[in-house]
Amino acid sequence: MAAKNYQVAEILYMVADYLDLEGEEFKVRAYRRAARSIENLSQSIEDVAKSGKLQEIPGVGEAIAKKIDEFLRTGKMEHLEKLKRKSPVDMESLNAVESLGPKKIKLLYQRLGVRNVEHLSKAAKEAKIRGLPGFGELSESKILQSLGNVSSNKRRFPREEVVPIAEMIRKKLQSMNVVEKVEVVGSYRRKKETVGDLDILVVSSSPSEVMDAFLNIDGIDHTIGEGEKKASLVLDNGLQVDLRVVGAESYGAALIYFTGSKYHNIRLRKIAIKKGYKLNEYGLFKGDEMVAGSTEEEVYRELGLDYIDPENREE
DNA sequence: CACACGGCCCATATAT
DNA sequence: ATATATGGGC
DNA sequence: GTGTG
Repeated sequence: MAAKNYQVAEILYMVADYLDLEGEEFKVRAYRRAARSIENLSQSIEDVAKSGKLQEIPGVGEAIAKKIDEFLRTGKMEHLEKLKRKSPVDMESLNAVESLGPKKIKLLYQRLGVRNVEHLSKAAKEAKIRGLPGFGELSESKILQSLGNVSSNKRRFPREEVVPIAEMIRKKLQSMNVVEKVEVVGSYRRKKETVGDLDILVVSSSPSEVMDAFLNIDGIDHTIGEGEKKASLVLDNGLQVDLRVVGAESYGAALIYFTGSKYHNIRLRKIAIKKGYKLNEYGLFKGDEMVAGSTEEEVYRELGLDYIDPENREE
């Protein structure tokens, strides 16, 4: 696999992050879309560039093609350098802090001059963050807590590495008598070589008990959030695990939704709209009436499609 | 050229 | 108590 | 910034 593809994607993601900081909206999506395409590219980006076919990659047009060329030739992208100069904020590490996104990073920079995690930590310890619009005491302590988690290096995990973990969680939840079904969804179910996190879908009439059990599995480093139907935590090895509880009538729709991919979902939704339906994680609806939802097969059939295996739902 | 650009949901915290 | 903003997910 | 109409 071409190592450069990953680098190019990374750098495009970075450009997107900086544009995000500037309040751009559509350029951000454009850059991320191009980055994604390149990640999923089966050929080496260098070969594509050599044959002058960069613009045939979905989401890559004249401007991005030029920038990719520049990066492949010189190892740099002036556009990114310029963005960095203009707004010297360490997006990469700040973005990795839980609960911080472009909007809040921007605010922290403008009001407190926060450029990196060191500044952030200092500001938090000096209690300068509470009181800023959108921040309170709780936000401040959450930031400090997140900074303390060295394990918050975001990386993707090889599938083999997470299989035993996924199985452990699946078994544990499945053994509960209030649990009807458990499935590990997301890119894990699509059998991708690496996964960014684990997504677990559970059918149960007693969500709170499931939440309880989930928040007490072995090897938890810290929890990110918990609600009635949804919880997220991070394991000791840094792997994030999300749990979602749904009712049996929505199981199929939720499976589809949480298995993804994102682009597959968009495609399905468009088909649904064209047929006068609305598709979401709860079911397929005609007006207020649910016409399908408890099984995946049912939803695909109602949309006029053959069943598609999870591995083939990339787009 | 002008225009749209996935669409819907949950969780959390703050603001009213 | 409810609305709004933001982050996050697919 | 890119892709469509």
